[in-house]
Amino acid sequence: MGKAEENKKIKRNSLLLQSYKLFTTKGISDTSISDIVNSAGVAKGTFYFYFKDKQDIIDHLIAHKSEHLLKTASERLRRHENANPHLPVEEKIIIIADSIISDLEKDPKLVKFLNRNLNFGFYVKAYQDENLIPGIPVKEAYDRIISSNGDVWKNSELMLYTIIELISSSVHDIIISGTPCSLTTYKPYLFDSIRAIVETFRI
Amino acid sequence: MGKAEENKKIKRNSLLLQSYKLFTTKGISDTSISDIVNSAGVAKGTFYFYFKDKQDIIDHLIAHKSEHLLKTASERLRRHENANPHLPVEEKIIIIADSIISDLEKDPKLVKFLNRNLNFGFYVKAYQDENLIPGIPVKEAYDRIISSNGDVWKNSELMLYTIIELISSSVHDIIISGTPCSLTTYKPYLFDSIRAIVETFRI
Amino acid sequence: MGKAEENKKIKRNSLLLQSYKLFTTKGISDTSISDIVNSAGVAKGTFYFYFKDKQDIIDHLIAHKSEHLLKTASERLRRHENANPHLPVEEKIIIIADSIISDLEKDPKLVKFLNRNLNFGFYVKAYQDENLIPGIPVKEAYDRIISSNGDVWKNSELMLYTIIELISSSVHDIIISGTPCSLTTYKPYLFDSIRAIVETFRI
Amino acid sequence: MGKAEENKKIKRNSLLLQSYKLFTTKGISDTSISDIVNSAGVAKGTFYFYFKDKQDIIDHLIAHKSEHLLKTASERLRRHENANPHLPVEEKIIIIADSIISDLEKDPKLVKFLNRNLNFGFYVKAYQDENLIPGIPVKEAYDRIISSNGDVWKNSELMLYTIIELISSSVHDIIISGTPCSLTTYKPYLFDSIRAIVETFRI
DNA sequence: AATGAATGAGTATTCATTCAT
DNA sequence: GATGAATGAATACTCATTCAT
Repeated sequence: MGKAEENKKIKRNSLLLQSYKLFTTKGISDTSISDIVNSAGVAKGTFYFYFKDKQDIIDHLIAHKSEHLLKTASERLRRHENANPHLPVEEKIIIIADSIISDLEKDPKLVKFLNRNLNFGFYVKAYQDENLIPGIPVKEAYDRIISSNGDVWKNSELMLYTIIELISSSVHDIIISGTPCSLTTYKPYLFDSIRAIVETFRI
Repeated sequence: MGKAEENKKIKRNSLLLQSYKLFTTKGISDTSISDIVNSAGVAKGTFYFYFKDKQDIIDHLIAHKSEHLLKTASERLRRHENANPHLPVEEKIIIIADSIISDLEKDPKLVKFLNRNLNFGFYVKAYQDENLIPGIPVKEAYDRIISSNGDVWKNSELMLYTIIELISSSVHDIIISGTPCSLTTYKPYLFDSIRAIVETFRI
Repeated sequence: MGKAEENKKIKRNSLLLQSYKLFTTKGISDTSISDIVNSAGVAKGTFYFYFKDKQDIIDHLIAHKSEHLLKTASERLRRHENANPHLPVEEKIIIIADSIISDLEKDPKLVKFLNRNLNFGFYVKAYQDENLIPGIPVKEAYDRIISSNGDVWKNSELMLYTIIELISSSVHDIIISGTPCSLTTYKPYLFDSIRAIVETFRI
Repeated sequence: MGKAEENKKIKRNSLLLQSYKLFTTKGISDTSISDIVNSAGVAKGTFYFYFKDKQDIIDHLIAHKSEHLLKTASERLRRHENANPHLPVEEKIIIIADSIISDLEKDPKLVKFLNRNLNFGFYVKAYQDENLIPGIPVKEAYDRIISSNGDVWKNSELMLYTIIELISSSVHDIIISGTPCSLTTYKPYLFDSIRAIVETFRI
């Protein structure tokens, strides 16, 4: 990488880092492009050289943050699978969910930022577009999980949809509002519900 | 009602009606107070005479629209109960869900407007505050439904939370994005999931 | 006084009382006519029946408050004169100044309200117009004081002007800002300055 | 200075000049930011690029105008001191006062604009903050003047306070209202009063 | 004498975006 | 690649005043 190209990376990364800081502390709509370039120490025009507009930098941040969550979850699942080669599908799903939920619980600012963006729609994009989250073949991973034990499903896509919608919605509201109970209290009920949902989709 | 008071109602209703039209066609943030008063044919100050600010008129619209959905659902449940006095709890819940979902399906603009406002948080407010939705004693209704057949529950509040979060999130995304399938296709899976969730909460 | 006329007085007095409360707590420009009529418990139109506009009610309040300050000062001077029939002119002036300053010191809100209105311009109006402050013949009182001991003056009007401007300006700033010292500390210097000024005007 | 930087100065100066013109003809509160940018021939946003808000441009104008008054007064005093090395303190003070008063008399609009801002509070700020009025070390100048002849004072700060309050208040009212006499008529009395005040503070 | 609904002109301020340098 | 001065449309909200009842 040449020195110029390196410098370019530095400015871009500074914009990403500072905008994330501002979005999570002041809120997205209360953060202006001016705020971002001031924090990043670059000129206004520079922002528009690297990103189309505010939504563009937001999309990049979402992809980047989600990638991290999924990679961690994926690694944790692999470790569980190594220790226990015959995990039922529902337990694998719960391991992934638990990984993501635990990471989010430690970082409420990230929850607030991802807001409602971390829903099924996002996974569909990731599912279809292998380049959205580089290095994470979401489709293959999911297909591998649900067919690992020779199970057959009524509608595996709608099963995933149902589970993701339930998790994303309930966990988001609990972390953001703190009601109707703590995440620790809710988790057993949530995981039991997931197991029950998986069961209804099994043929 | 005197002529003045009648006139007053007319202006207020005109503001509510026109703002709803604009919110659902142009979007909330793309609708300015100026747009609203122009459509309603009143002066700017008049808006602020009847409503505190933009959020205030939005809140009134949400409450009004939700009230209608719940009233209709409540009536439909009553008719079912009359025809079949021994309905299981899960079927009662599904009747209510089905009523609301069907109404929303006919009115995607309403879904878009209610956005994520029609979630558990809203029902909690309605649950606690009898005056939020006048004439709908949400708490009593829910308590009556879940205890109607002598059932006992692990945690009835978290059961309601889980069901509402699942329904609101999945139905919202399907109606808004049309993916991953139609509401008609999804309903059976959704209702089976609800039945399974209720079962996990039964002692 | 008939019952109707009594009622009229009540509303008017309520407007005066509440507007003074609001002016001194929220500040004049931050107090709207709406605030006043809400506090007074009357309709907006009623305000405009009793007062021309905001400035009109402010003028009435200034006159009323000043009248009280001057009446008290006048009575105190009379008591001193009774006890000591041969008071020099400068001491009489200082007695009046001290009375007003002491009253103002106890009521900083009044100082803030009177702001810069309690200056020479106001006394000139009172001096010329016997009806501005009913019952206080300012001109006669001043003429009586300065000629009481057979003194003759270079220019008695400019003497009064100089003294009033010095007192009103310095006392206002000290009470409002608390700088450069307390009123107690400043008084001896102020009174010595007044004595010195009077001396320069004596022929 | 580059062309861009020059252009920048031009816009800023245009805003300062035009806002001063408008403030002194229409009054401060009757001059809107729109008025200012229209007169200056720049866009609205440009105003907020150079100044924080209306008060900010007012503060800049006050500092700028005061600086000019003080610089002129300072130069005149120096000339007098050169001609007469043993001027008494009171005469030095009167020379400064006379300089400022004469300048203000020629420019009643400036008096109206400076309003009550040119009082002791302002000089205290300038006294403490050497950067408020660049190039005018107010504190040093005053200290030099009052100690030049080996005089000792009861309280030199309160002496300055008393004199400034008297001058600013009386001169302001005469220039603005024209009463109770002309400035020419008043000056001898004012200067005699100042001399008398200085005398009372001398130990 | 009193009401209070209705007015609408008016104001400060923000901010994404551009483009000449 | 980078700058940052300049833009100007857009917006929410206020409030003194009126007048039909």
